[in-house]
Amino acid sequence: MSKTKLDKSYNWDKLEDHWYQHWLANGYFKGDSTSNKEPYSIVIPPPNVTGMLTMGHVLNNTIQDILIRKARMEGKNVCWIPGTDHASIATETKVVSMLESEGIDVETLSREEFLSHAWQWKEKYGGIIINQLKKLGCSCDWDRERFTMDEGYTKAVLEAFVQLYNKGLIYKGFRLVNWCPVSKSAISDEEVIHKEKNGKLWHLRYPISNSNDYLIVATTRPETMLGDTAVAVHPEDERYKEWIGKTIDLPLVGRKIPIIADKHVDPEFGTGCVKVTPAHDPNDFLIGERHNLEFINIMNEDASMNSNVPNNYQKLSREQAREAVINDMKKEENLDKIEEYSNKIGYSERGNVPIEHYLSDQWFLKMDTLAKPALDLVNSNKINFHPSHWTKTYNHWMENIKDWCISRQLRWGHQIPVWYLNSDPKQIHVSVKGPEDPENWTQDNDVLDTWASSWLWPFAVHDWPNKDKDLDIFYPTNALVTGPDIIFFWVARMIMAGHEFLNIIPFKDVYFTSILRDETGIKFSKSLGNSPDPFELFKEFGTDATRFGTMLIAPQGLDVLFSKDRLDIGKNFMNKLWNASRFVQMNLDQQDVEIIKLEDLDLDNPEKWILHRLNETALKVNQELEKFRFNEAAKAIYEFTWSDFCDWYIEIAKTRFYGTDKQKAKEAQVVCISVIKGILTLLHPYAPFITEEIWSYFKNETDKDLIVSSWLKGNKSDQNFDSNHSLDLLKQLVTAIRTIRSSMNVPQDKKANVLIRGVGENRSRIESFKNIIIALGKIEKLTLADQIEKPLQSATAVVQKMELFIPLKGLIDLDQEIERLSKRINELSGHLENTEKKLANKNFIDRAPENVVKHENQKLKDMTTEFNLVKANLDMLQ
RNA sequence: GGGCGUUUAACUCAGUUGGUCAGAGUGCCUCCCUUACAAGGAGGAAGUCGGGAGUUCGAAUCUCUCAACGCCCA
Repeated sequence: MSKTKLDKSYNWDKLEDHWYQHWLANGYFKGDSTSNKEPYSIVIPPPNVTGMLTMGHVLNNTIQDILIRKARMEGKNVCWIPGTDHASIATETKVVSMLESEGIDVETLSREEFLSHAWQWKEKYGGIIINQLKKLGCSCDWDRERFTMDEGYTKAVLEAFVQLYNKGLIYKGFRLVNWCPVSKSAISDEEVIHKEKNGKLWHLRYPISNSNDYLIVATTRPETMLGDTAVAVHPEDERYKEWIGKTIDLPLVGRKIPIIADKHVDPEFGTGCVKVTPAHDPNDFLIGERHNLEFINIMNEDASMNSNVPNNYQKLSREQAREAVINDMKKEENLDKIEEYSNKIGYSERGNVPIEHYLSDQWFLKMDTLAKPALDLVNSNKINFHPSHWTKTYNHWMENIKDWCISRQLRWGHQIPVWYLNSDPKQIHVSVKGPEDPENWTQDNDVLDTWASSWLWPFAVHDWPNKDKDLDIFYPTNALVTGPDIIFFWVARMIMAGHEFLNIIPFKDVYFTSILRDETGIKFSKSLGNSPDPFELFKEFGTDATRFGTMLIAPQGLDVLFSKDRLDIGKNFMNKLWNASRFVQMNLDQQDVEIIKLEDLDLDNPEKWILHRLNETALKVNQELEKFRFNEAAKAIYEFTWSDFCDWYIEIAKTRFYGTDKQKAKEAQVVCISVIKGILTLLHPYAPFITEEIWSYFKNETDKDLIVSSWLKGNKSDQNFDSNHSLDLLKQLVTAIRTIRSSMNVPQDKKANVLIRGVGENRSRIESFKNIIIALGKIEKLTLADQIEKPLQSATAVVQKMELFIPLKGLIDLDQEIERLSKRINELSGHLENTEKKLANKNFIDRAPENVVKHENQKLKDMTTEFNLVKANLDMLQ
């Protein structure tokens, strides 16, 4: 034993940093690119470089650390590659507002000046989340930390662009895109969040040229009428047939616009007439193309009205323009009516304002050819999703995939590697290095979508496109752990990238974590401020308790309803483990326990049993972790430690420690040490700090640190069910005695006599643990007999067809006893009735498997015996 | 509108190929500060497994249907 005594309670504050530094100093986290051992690798989902640790990160990264630490203990060549991404829009938004608050006009800055501010920002805030992950205990290989805008990574991103361009998969197009007026950039479909909003449906009168008639169009966006270039009706709509081919005098604008027929118009919606604004609505865009309409862009980049609208609306924001248009239409008596209307509006994920559909020049990536093989990889189980039902969501998206708009009108990011010849901009140059005569070229202003860099993450963290040893050993990775909310953004695209660039899957398993919500089911979010600060939790409960508790309460495939109170279970468990260890350690004979080997001992049933249960627990933990069922594995460790080890075995061990048989005392000590080491081993991936600390008190001189000690696999052929039956009997007897004592209010310090009648073949078994029953049941004298008179005034119970009598002269409460026995009688008769009914059914006898019938027969027999015994005792009372 | 998921004790959840008297933690009730732990120990109460129908000898589990809630996509 390397240290003397455990403190009275576990003080995590002091110990967590100590152990983390110790592990770092010993280089335990490092992957080895020269090793021949089986590799096990994970790439971290890179958090935003300027982000802060949230409970979502805690959940996600604890899971990865569990996988990694287990693999390390299994002796694999482990490498968990950490890093951050540059989060183009989020970071640029923050930098812009920082600069504006300093009074700097961002528009006046050159690209280089702006980027220099951005890098300063990154240097200042970029390390925070990495340090926070270290506090959480993540055993990442920090030497391999990557940032998506590092030089090497940037090369990989540009290389990918060039390869795809050369294959004809990337093209530039003047198209309607999702436009965020806050960041003044295009965004992808996935960055648009649809929200149900209560709005209005305005019915506008559009006068028909040279006539007193008018058509009524219904719209949710009246201000866009300034860009209308047609009115459309369904060709078969009898109400409007006569007007097709005529024109409208567009109010407020004065433009003559045609009335056209298009079968995509829904005659049921509104009035059946729709205004057509091809430059601002995706459906109208298509109508515009089909009918060769004019595309009038009426907005500036910030969604204010531009010079294509009448003077009095120019420069108005879209909200102001709406108000003005409504007022003016009303004045002209062209506002027919207003209806309440609820519809879904697309919001920019980052800007948190409604997006615009905006015509602009953008770069797109063709997706259909990339999607096809990625779809097959998942559906042929080369890549497995856990829980598997996410496959359906994945399939649905992949089967309906649209081209990906990858350009962003931002500066923080990877500038698109395309150059335009100054003298003839139609000539372009596409390469990683750029043209050889850069003075004659101008580079594209846009940067790439951040996801167009992070989709390369599993291999671009290495030296790709160079094929180095790291790539060879640590790619593909073994597992990916991430939230289901980025299944499209990231997971699907990584699969496509892995296949496209390396023709190898990026990972074998994808584990989708729970989404964290508060007690009332509301999703944790920064804007609501309902997410607890992980560091306060670490402080209050300890990091281990936070990790373990979180894993315990997170169900698989469902959201977690998280609350601080639910972490008590983790904290209490750590306390229990600590104290159990402390107790065992207090009772060790320092000198010779270490020398005794478990294998050399001829153990009694309780010792055999606890070792059997440890083995069973190890098997269960392995089996559950294999299936990514982290909560079930945690539960198995919890139950074994608390119920089997602390509640039963340690109590039994006390009879050994304080008994007269020195040999048995030593055996119990050896067994306790062995069990505790087993628990620490299984628990280490969940709770690394406390387990390493306790380990340091119990380890031999030859033992390594726990983090690199051997994992416990469990052994299927090494089970001892006989000891299990034996302990079942022991536990049932003790519990029966305790129940009687409790229901009769027998004081703690009052020892009782117990008689067991009808012991029969159980005699030797009971004899073997008689002293344990006496201790645990607080018994004065235990008598075993086959035939004996029931003592007067005694309480009774039936255990495995034996009758227990506890004489309680003066203490016995007859009503209490009658109630207790009657309750059991009722239970038994209910079950007996069911069983009899089953066995009376000829079909059951004929068709149910033999063992099931046999079991029911046995059940009937046993329950009948118990029923008769309980009944006889009850009858004597009444 | 399409898809996915959930519904088991007061609460949060397990329940694996249909077959033990349906489990755990928290909370609740009773007793106990017993020398590891009151962040603890012992005992107890608490469930027509969302409703209905079907398949089956047998359904919490499989099928259909209805309902409620949540999420994703359009």
